[in-house]
Amino acid sequence: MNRTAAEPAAIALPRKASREHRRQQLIDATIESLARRGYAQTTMTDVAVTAGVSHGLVNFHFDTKEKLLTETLLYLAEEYRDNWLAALAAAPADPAAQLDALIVADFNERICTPSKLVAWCAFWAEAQSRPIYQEKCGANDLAYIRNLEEICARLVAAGNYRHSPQRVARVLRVTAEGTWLDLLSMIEPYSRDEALRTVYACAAAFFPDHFDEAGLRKPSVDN
Amino acid sequence: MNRTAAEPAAIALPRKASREHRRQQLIDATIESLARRGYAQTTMTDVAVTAGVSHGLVNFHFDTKEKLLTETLLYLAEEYRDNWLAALAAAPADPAAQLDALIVADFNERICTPSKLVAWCAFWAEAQSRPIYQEKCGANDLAYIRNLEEICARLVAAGNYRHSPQRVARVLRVTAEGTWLDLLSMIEPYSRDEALRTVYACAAAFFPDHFDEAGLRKPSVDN
Amino acid sequence: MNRTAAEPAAIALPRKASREHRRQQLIDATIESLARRGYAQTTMTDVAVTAGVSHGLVNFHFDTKEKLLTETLLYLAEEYRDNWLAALAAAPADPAAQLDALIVADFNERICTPSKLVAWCAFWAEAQSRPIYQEKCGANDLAYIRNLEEICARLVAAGNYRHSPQRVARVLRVTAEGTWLDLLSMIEPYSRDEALRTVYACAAAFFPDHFDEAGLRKPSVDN
Amino acid sequence: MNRTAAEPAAIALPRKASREHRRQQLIDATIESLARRGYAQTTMTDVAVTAGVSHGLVNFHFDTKEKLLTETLLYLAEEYRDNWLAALAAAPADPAAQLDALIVADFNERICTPSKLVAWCAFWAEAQSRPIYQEKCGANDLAYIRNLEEICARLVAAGNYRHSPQRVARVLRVTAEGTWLDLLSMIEPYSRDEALRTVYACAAAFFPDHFDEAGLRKPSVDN
DNA sequence: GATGAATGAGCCTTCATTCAT
DNA sequence: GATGAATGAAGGCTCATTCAT
Repeated sequence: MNRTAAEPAAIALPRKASREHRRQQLIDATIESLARRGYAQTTMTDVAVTAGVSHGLVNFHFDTKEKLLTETLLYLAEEYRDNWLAALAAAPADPAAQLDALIVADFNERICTPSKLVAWCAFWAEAQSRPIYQEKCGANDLAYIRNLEEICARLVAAGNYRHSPQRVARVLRVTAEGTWLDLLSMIEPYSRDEALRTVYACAAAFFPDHFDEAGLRKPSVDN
Repeated sequence: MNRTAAEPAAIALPRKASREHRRQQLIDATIESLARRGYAQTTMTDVAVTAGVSHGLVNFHFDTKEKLLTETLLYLAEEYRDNWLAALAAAPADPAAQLDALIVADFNERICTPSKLVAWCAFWAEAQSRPIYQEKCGANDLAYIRNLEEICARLVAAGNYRHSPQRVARVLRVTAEGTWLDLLSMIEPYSRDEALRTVYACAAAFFPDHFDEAGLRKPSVDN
Repeated sequence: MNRTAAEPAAIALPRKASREHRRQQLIDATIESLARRGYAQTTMTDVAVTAGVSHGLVNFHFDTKEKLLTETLLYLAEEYRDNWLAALAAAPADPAAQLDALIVADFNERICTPSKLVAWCAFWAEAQSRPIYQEKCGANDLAYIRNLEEICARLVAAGNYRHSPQRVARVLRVTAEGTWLDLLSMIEPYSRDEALRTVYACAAAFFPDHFDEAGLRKPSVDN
Repeated sequence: MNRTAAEPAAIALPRKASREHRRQQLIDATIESLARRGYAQTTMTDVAVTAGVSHGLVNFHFDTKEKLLTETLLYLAEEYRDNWLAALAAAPADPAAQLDALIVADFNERICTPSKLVAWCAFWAEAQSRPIYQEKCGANDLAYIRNLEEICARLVAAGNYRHSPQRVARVLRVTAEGTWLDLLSMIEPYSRDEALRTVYACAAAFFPDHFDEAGLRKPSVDN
């Protein structure tokens, strides 16, 4: 097994940690398998082989396939939420910087990997995972939307723009989502950097005083 | 949809027409099943039952499940292309009207149905359908992008805007795509009309002289 | 029925003859399909395609697959019996000439074709065809054996050989059968002529006064 | 193959040994099913039921039906070869004894069972199994033929016979094969003993100094 | 904890058979 | 006579799940 970084400490890790490590390993393998073979073709054996363990072990840790998939979806959702929450927390308080932080967060190299994009798409497409997602993560998304709308409202107010904050927020959000989709359906996908500039172009169109295609305008005056 | 030639005779459909009719019926049932149960859970029996025929007949007309799904994807792609081509052809020649036509076409009531949106998403997510799609429909999408870029370039030139036409085109495109995705992942999806206004808001941000959130500005200056 | 002689008269043939012609055509196609794809893989559609007719027609003429296969087996059996009966009738009355006639008959170019050899073997191997064969053709085979034994008895008596006629008859018979099998399982099958010489070698071993490896000795003295 | 190390412990067969045991059990069941129902009617479920296991297990061990049948054919071929090789090795060096050993080996009670005869015939008849057999076992058969020819050549030389060794060898070989076929197509099949005497009769016809219908002559002159 | 043999439900597919035209 | 759409039983195969070791 060459998943090595954690290995040296392996001995000292009590059972509980080892258990979490195994679970994460299997969730990672699930994401990879979803990306490589699609939802329909992802089998327990696949996941086990990808993770380099015996196929019985997957059931030992997740009981059923459904639970494995649900846990994987929740992991992605949680990672996504933690990511933008941390980005917001780390950014300055002014709305432009906060919006910038949200945009950049979406194209973070830990979040925006080809495998994870495909995995997300697989879950969106699968009828049975939508209600689960809504139930467990609907609140997250709502919080995200409220945050974004609030930020947009402050920017609109600050800049004397005439847009509806809700609608601007939605345009920015779907632009990011649509760009994700674009990244995985293009024959020759562009870079994360180019993706980022695409969303910035949208932000710049709405808030030309605060953004241009390169991102947040440096001599940001207001707030 | 150009499956109309035989319609006048409607009552006495001969075998040949009946054959095409059956195939279309089965493709429709496939889209419905994809939407209702997802890609992974869509079975041949499902499709057959939805279409109200025996499962053997599906194989009689499509040989394998894979071919049925491929034909369904191609049908959606063809319908989509025919839709925007027709919209462009019917619109006045000025770029704003052409852009308006493209935007409206995407939220056409024949194209933008819940079932078809989910079906598209299912195909995007499915690893094995992507290469097929690229091979058979990549050219369509490229043509769409070229058209949109050309229209944006003319608008940018006409309005003394400073945007990069390629990037504006991409923002508009991914906004429409992202809105589609939004329509199917929201708990309480908004109306097609609201979706349309969202994309118009984006167009208005880039081309305020030609668009507002209600759509194409009536007292269109140029042309 | 030799499929070519009848063609010119085709028009004049009443329905009855046409019917027989079709049936024979389908039986021929069945033999070919058995040889090409094996018993297990021979389908009604196969037979129809081989015969160049629609697949519904096979059922029209033979009702069920089982009947088609049975009729094919009976056809082969009848053709085989007619062949050796005719050979015996055409041969001189002395036992050596009669034995010679039987041997030659087995490697007749109409009987001993690759397709028919495989078809025979397919029927032998198929559990369900054995009882049918026994019931309908057991008598033929018994008659063949009795004839052969009688001929051998006369040759043994005439030549002062000390063999058991029954056993000689069986050796000659299984040698011919084994040679058939050999013809179809060899990588590079030998010619019908070489096959014939093999059986003659066996006959010569038992009846050196009457046979050599080239066949019946010409200056045959006795009878 | 290291499946032997564990043998001493026989009672507590570890997993590895159990695996081989299962495979053999399933191959035996396949032979039985081929004999009972024929190639075309042999189903995976049949084999599983015969072996007393679930049908899923057959696929677990052999992946596909095709592989199961191929492995079965190879097993029969290997068993057949091992049988005559062992017989030759155990027999005295003189050619008559060697020929006797080969003949007896063919009617060995482990090789010449009704089930196995039918199974062989099923494979001969099946178009798709012939190339597989040729590829994997053609060399075995060639070795058998070469051995037999060599033995016949030595007998011919020793006894001043005038036969062609190749042809004698072939007659003896097809006589044995034909007798096998006879054993399974006769209404009232004769005993293995009577089958043996039939082949001895053939050997006696060619080599009267060494064989009679009872087998190898005891006062063997040469060697 | 971990493995892998074993089970059985369910799916895709084939194909004999029927039947309207 | 002939065609080909339509049916449905049955088979091969996959795979989630269980369980003895």
